[in-house]
Amino acid sequence: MTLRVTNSLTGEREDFDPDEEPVLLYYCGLTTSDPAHLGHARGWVHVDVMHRWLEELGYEVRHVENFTDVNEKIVARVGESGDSEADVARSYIGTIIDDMRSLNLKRAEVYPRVSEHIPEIIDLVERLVDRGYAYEANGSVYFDVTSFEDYGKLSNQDVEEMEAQGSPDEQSEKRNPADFALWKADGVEPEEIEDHQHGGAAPAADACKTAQTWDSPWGEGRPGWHIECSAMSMTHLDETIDIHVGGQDLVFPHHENEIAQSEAATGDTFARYWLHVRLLEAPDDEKMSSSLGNFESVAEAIEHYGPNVVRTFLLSTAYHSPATYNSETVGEAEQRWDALERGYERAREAVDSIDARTKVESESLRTAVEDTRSDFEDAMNDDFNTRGALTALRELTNAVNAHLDDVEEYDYRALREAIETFERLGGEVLGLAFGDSADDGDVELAEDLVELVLDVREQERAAGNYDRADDLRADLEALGVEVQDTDDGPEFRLG
RNA sequence: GCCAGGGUGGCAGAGUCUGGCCGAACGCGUCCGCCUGCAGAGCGGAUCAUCGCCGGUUCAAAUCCGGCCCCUGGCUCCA
Repeated sequence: MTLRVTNSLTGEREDFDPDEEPVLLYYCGLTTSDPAHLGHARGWVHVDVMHRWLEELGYEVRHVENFTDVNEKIVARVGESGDSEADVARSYIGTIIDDMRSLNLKRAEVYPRVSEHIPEIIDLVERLVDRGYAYEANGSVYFDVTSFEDYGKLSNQDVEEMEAQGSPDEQSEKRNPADFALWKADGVEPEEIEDHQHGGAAPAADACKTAQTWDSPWGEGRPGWHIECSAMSMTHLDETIDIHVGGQDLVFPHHENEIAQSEAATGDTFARYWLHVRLLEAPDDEKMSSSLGNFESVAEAIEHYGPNVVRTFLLSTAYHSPATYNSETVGEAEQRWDALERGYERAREAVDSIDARTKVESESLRTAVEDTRSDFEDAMNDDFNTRGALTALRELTNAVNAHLDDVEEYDYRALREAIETFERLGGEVLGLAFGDSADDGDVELAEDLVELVLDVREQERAAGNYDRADDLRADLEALGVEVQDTDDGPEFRLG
């Protein structure tokens, strides 16, 4: 079975058939004007898993993800987290990269920045002017939408009916209301950023003085929003790439404009498959965060739930399907991850406890391992159905638990296969960190201390002092240590 | 208004492209039993779905066709 993906360009599920290797993948990254929130993480994690699955299928992947570090919204933050547009952008890029690391994202090959690609952008704009697709007006350059026949093919928009893009000043300079800016004359005006400013920001007029401008054939100015992705995609990948991914909110105008300017410039297809990640939704009746609308920042979410629960939550719905963020949906993800991890740990402990030469064979466990692998593969090949992939792993934990509970003697080989399946599919492909908790010194010390408390508790239990024992258990739980009494004595997990 | 995507059990959410294995998956919840000092975890079992509405095609429809209703997102900076 081959990989099939839903291509927004056609609206159809198509066989994925890259031109040649490596597979060229571009993800429209963030504007670095705010900390990343869970909605951004949804995009990241899904692209990450797409990347990982392509590699699992044997493809080599070249993955590029940009940072938009030149933007009015960044200028609006001057004074809050830096003294200039460039400062603010740099500081957010730093926190965003930290967030990506803590989410266990695989690194892209390149994280290009707009500010470092001005020459390429200017070249591209010149090319469009030369070819008659763009025109200059008062030091700005606009793309002439009517000159590109396919304009609107991604978003199914009708140029005639479209609302005008851009500021009133821009409107008067444009030939058609739907034309969009490739290059904008001069710097940033105070009124362009006032709406975006928070407390702590510098006065708009001062902030605007820090906005970067560059010399161009049309005079001092700044690149328009859309041109950057075309320029960076072509620079770091190729004029035609395989997969372009972004949030669904970018379909129009951003991606539509990218296609127009790129294909007008090269005369060739810009991206063969367009995949759009549906936006995470939050119910308005449930405030999850004070700072960022209804979403927690990535850092807060990781602090609360840990990276594995966050990933499990985001992968619990396919990238394409609606997903809601609230306490129930996250709670379900939490349980799902806990169950997977417990199943994995039980399998490991069982394997360690038995002789590798054991001849016991469990037909049901072996079948379950095989089913998990093929169900997982089918799900991922079906337009990256990560929900289905998670379900397949869950069925494996069910089979492991049943085997361990029902049988006197364990099937060593099947358990090893189960462990390998968790690690490869859950770990390598879904990016969940199985059995990762005990690899630093602090954790070891914590574990030793918990053992000590549990020894005391066992003594209290032996003496019949159950109230004391329960208090200790409750105290540990308050610290995030989950205690379970078993036939072999107490066991615990650090939360 | 226009564009896109949805409406499946108490919740959440696969399945719809490629009609029959769907008498509808996994999970959560609820109930019973095992285990247990208790709890949790786990195991065994049970409970819970006229698949938005109406009509059509078919031997057969959650799945295909037509009409209607409702929801979400986008159309302005946004992953």
